[in-house]
Parts: sequence; C-alpha cells; structure tokens
Amino acid sequence: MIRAATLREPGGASRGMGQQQAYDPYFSHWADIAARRVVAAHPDRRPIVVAAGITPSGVVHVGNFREVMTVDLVARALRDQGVPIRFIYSWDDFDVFRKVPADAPEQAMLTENLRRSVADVPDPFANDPANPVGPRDSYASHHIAVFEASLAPLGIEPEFIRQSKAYRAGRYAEGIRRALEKKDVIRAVLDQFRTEPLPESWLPLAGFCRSCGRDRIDFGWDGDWFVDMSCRDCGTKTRVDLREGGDVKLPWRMDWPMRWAYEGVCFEPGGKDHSSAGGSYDTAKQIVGPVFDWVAPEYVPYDFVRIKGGGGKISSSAGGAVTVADCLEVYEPEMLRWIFASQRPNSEFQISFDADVIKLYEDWDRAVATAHAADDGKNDKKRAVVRRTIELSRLVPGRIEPGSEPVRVPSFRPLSMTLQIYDGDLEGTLEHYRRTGEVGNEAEAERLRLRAVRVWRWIEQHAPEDFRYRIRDTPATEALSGEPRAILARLVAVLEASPDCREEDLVPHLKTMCEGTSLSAQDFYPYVYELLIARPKGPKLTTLLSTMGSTRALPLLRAGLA
RNA sequence: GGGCCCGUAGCUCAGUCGGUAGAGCAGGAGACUUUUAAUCUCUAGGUCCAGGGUUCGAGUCCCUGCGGGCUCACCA
Repeated sequence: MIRAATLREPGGASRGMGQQQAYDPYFSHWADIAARRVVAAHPDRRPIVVAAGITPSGVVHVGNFREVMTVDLVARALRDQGVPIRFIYSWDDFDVFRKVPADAPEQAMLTENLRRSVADVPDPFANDPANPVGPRDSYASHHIAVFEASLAPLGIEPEFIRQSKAYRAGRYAEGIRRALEKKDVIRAVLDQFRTEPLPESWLPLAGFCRSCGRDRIDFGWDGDWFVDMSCRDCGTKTRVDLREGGDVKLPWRMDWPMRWAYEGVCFEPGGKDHSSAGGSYDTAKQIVGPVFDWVAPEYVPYDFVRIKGGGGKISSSAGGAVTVADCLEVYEPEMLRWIFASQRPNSEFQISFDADVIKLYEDWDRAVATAHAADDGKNDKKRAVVRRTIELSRLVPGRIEPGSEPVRVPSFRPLSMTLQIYDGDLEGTLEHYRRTGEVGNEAEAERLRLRAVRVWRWIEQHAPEDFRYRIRDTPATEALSGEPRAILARLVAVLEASPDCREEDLVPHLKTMCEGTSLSAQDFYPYVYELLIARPKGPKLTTLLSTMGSTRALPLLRAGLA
C-alpha cells in the first residue's frame, strides 16, 4: 500500500486500523491540509479525481482562474504526498448565452444568437486580426482556446472535457434518466430554499431546440429513455433518445452532482456564489447521494479576485475583464502561482497593475530567498511555510534544499531603470548585466529575460508617470546660459576626455563639478536631466551617463552649449 | 431571512494541527550621500472589536453581541 493511503486526520479514520500516521509538519500549506482531508475521505480510491469547472460564457478571467489554481495546488499536494491523481477540467460550454459582452465584436450577430448554447454561437473573433488563437468553431471554443493557452506556461495540464460534446454523445444518459426517476427527491431538496416551490409538472431538464437552437423548451418524458421537446419560439417538436444523446441536459444544480458521480470526483472547489447555505454546492451535496449514489467531493470555497483600482468584482459580461494572459504580461509565471498559493482560498485579494507591482516583486524575491535559506533553529517553522508555498508555486515540482542558492536575478526597481536607459533593448540590457557581473551564466541570463520583458511591459503600459522616462531622440533646442552653462561645459569636457568613463570614475567629477559657482549639484541636476530625458528628475546621474555611454550622451549634452 | 468572511501597530495586512503578538509602509535616531517610494543600521508603537466559555495556556477553538463586506433565496 502506498504511503499516502495510510495518511489520516489525527484521531480520524485511522482508529482501530493499526498505528496512527504521524502528522508531517512538512506538508504545512492549506493545499496539503485539503489533500489530507481528501485522502481521509477516500482512503481506497485511486487515482483520486480532482476537478475544476468553468462556463466559457465570456472571457475566462483571472477570477475564474482561481478555481483552476486551487485544484492544481491540491493536485500538486496530493502528488507530493504520494497519491496518484486525475485532474479533470469540465468546460460547461452547454450553457445558455444570456448576455452580449459590452466589449465583444459583432454585437448584432451575438444579439441574434442570445438564448442559444455558447457552443453553437459563432466565433465573433473569427475575423479579428488581433485574435491570438485564430478562428474557432464557436464563441465558446474561442474563449476556451484563449484560456487553455494561458494555462500551459503555468505548468497546469488538466484533462479537458467539453460538456456540449459529452451530452450530445449521450454519455450522461444514465445520469439524466436517474434524475428524471428521482425528480421528486430533487424537487424536495430545491424547494427547501426556493421562494416559490417548483410546479408539480416540473422535470429536471434543460436543452436547446434542434431547429432554432434556443432554450425555451417544454419537456415531456415517456418514463423510459425518450424525452420530448417542444420549442416555444419556433414550435418545433423533437423526440430525443437519451442513449443516443442530443440537445438535452440537466440544469446546473443537478448537472453538477451528476458529473461528480460520473467521474467519481473526490475534490472540487467552488466560488463563494456556490458556497452559501442553499447554494448550488449545498443542494448538490443533498442530491448526489439519493439520486446518483455518490458522495459530495471535499470542498474548498474560494473568494473573488479583484483588480486593484478596478472597483468591484471582475465580470466577464461587463467587459474589461482581466485574463491570466494579462497577468502574465506583468508577472512571472511562478510569481503568479505564488500570488494565489500564498493567499488562503476563502479570502479575497487584489491583483495590482499599479506601483504595487514593485512591492510584490520585492516580496516575491524575499520569499524565494527565505525558502532557500538554511535553517537556523530560530524561525524554522515560519521558514518551512514560506518554503512549502514557494515549492507549490514552482512550475516543476520538487523540494527546495535548505541552504541552496536560487538563480540570481536583478530586483525590479534597478532593472526597470536599466531597461529604460537601454530603451527596452533586452539584449543590450543583458550585456550590461554581464559586464557588471550580475549575470554570470546562461541560467541567469534566461532568468533575467523572463523578468525583463515583464518589467518593460509594466513600464510601458502601467507604470505611474513618475516612474517613466525616455532618452531624447533629438537634442534639446534651448541652450543654457550663465553658471549652468559653465558647469555643463565642465561635464562635457570630462566625458570628451574619457569617453569610456566608468561609473566609479564619474562620481568624483560630479562632486566637484559645481565648485566655484553658487549652485549645488542638486541645483544643477535638473538641467542635465532636461537635456538627456526632457524631465526635471531621473535615475542616478552617474549610472545614467555611464550606462548610456558618451556616444549617446554627448550630442544631447552639447545641445545645451549651442 | 439563511450562510460565509473580515474586525490585530497611524495605514495595508500576516499570524496554516492552541504554546512568549509580526512584516511592509508611515514616524523617530544614526550612517551614507546616490535625485523615480534611494540604501543600510537601530528604535518606538497594539485592551489582537466587546463580553462569556473550554484549556495548564486562546489573536487562534466554542457561544453571544456590535460594526463592515459578500453571497444564496431566478439562472448558471
């Protein structure tokens, strides 16, 4: 028997079954604790099935991503504890298209397709040249493709299942029939929480008209395998043999527990909208046993993700949703995992694109350093938690050896400065770090590239104005006069005399530059910044000058002497 | 109406099987001087919302109350 199978909650299922497995403090993360709960609830079932599910009824945003990330962390924790798993991801693309997103193209076409299945609505992005995934066979397929593509860089590789295909293939025939047979049980569960009870004639069915594709249908059931559908819109009548499949499905509150049973799901999280008393998890939990003969999976409710400054929850229908791909523009993949891994699931948090990004990068670097630090007997417990969180955040599973060295990478703030001096030129920036010795091998070079492209995108797209500068393309047109002009002449002379001047050599010159005048260096700096970057302030001048080089600096400075 | 979450330093928050209250920023002192929210060292600062309970021991677990937020009760 594998080791993990004997893990139990202390004092729990292991009673009377021989020695009790000791609590292993190494598995200290919330995902580890959830994993132990799952193993305790399903001691004999292997592999353990963990599941995520999302409706692609619009842009799949970073809030939806929390669902997948939560499952991935628990999946990773289970594997680390030696448990074989199967990670399934159900695309609920047999859902009704209810609302046209405000920012979607082809508004008229989409409006025409309301009330059809999102798997049958045409792809409005098919002719969009900026569409990264190319034309797809439906609205749902487009959003699915975009999201699946963004998961790959994060090391998340579930087995994807499309509900539209599963239902249409008749795979859930048995499930639908059981729901029909036990419809009174289901109705009783749902009626506990409804303001108005379901009518006596209610059937646990939903679906789409074969002719017009819309979902306003009256259903009948022959008590066996046949369902009759009558479309209220176009009047088409259809008879479906459940065993062959068709455009018939179970409504969400029955669909969920049916799929738990079908796949043998042992763990699945849910958003807070599913997690209240009377919410869909609550009713599904009551339905799954009597109707589908399975137990509710171990559950973790997760809260929403907010976007800093966005005000309110992310909505895919309101437009302007922030996607995982958007986050990966600014955050390193492991860092994005870490942002989710370091938050308890049931707490809300924000993803920032403003100046908080800097602090987050600094926190991340510090956490990585802490994770790699050797234990010293003082803060080992805290360090262990940080270390475990970083392990779960890494793309490749594996333990971090205390006292090992992480791959070096420049911190965000100085890197942003250097990048701006090089005008975003990645290879030039890399060369600079090679010269300074901060990049010494190919691994460090790769590490720098990963970060530098994101820092640069942040500078270009999100950074506060104070943080940005750009070296002038064309020299200033107004020359200086008086004392500033005299000091500038000295500076120009220094650079002309030693064009390859290193930063350390430049420092004394800048200190003595203003001697004999009424100005201090602080008074003079703004003139230089104006000539170089057309702003009154900028990065440390010695760094700026030595990094950009005399060849580039001198023409700009001489403009002040014209 | 039901359920969940939050209430900890001036601010934002961490505190993961209960074991001497923590970080970042802001503040104060010093060093350095280098100007994007520079860096380093040191320092101050809390009735952990209130009340009760369990415990040798509670920020942590249980109950009650107050304040704030979210969610379900139509669909998914």
